[in-house]
Amino acid sequence: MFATLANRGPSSRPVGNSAAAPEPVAALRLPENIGRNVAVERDEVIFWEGDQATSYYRVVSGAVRICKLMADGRRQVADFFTAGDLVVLDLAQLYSFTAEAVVDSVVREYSRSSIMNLLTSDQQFSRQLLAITCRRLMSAHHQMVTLGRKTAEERIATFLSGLADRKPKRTLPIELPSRSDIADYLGLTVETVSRVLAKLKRQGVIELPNTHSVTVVDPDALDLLVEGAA
Amino acid sequence: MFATLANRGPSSRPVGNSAAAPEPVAALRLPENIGRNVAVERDEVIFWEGDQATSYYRVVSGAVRICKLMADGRRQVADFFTAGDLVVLDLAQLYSFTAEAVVDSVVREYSRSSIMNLLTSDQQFSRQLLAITCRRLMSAHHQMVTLGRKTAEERIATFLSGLADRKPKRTLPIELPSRSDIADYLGLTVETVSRVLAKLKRQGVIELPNTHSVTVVDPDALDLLVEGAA
DNA sequence: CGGTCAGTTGACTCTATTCAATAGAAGTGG
DNA sequence: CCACTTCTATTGAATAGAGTCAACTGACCG
Repeated sequence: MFATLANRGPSSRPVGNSAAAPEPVAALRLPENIGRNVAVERDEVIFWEGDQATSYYRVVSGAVRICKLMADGRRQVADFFTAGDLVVLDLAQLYSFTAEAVVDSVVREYSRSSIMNLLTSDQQFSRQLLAITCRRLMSAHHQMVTLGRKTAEERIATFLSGLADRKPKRTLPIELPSRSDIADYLGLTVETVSRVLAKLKRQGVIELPNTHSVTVVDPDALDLLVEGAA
Repeated sequence: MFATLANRGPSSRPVGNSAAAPEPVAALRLPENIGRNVAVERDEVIFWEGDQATSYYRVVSGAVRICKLMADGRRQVADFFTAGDLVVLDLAQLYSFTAEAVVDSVVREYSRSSIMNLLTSDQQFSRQLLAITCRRLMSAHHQMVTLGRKTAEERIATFLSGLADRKPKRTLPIELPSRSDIADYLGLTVETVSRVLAKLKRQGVIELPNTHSVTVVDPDALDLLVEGAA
């Protein structure tokens, strides 16, 4: 009646780490003639969870965080977006999260309808958007491991390692968001973030030239901590 | 130089809960003539994280979980799929997670190329897949709040409440996966899951006719626990 | 009926949180 | 440019919530 799964052996099965296959996604192409640039200040809300999703946004410069709030104020930062990223993760009628500027930023605002039109008229765009959304979903799954199964030290190491990967060289200085953004992204408190960073510094894994930047002194040591080298 | 954000007041700003806007997504339509059915036993692996992504699967009957493993065996269940769901969350060359049957199930296997062909030839399919992927991403963000910011009791309540929502009536009996699947989905241990379920039972919120089913006796009480009514 | 596996319960431990005090940055205005 | 305020980050001590380890119970299966 039914076939059985061909036992093509799990040839490799590289458990762990694997932030994601490298495969870089081409930058999303959008027509130049639509949208308008909007300047937003640090911590300014771009849109609120639950509001009508009338516009979508692309980060031109700076950075944007998306977050969810609980009734009593607990906050979870779901993702960060930087220059080039399109904040369309959800095509529903209402925004499913709040978007805020991490630093003074410029975003390009597109009407919902212009994006929807592109989606039907431009195959290229539509495929790219799917690829990008899949990519975001993969990284969301990755983040679930961090939130659900990692210790504080492993979370911080994972976070720093991920930021370092975006640099051409892993030991280049990294810009950090505020301690509370880091904490709310990693499911920790600011105190714990502070303590773990201090510890990593003491161990000679990182340096903290100032509170908003890190340099990874020992990338190999950092990578060991990502999955726990207690 | 730049426009400012129109201060269309955050009219509502319904903080918290909001699993997701209701907006039901139409079931994904796929041609009948492609793919082949495959029977898989409970706990059988359908594909491994890291293997070449040669096929995609749709759940015909039963249930499938996708999970990620850490090197030392820690496991995070990222999502569950049930009848009708397509397990294509990621169009990369390699699977980014392991898929396993939760119970004896039937899945329909599609070659990667047949899905890719549909993606270019069938606008309808491609839009639907985007919508579904966005939906999954929304629920991933929702899960991040659970994993990053909720207590054990809140996690269990959130989980049960979500399952109850899928039923036509919230007090209908619910099928549960194993304690360890629940634990690995919620970032807890089996012991904690067991203890919290026992507590909810003692409080008269739920009943446990047997280990693999729950009935929600008091849905309102359960909903209060979702965001913490300590 | 015995054996295995899943789930439950208890006692203890430990990690991260909480609360509190201090130190340091950054911004404001004279 | 410096005093003053405010906000952010750090550090310490005590606490609590979930984890660990271990023993026990009950289902299921040959």
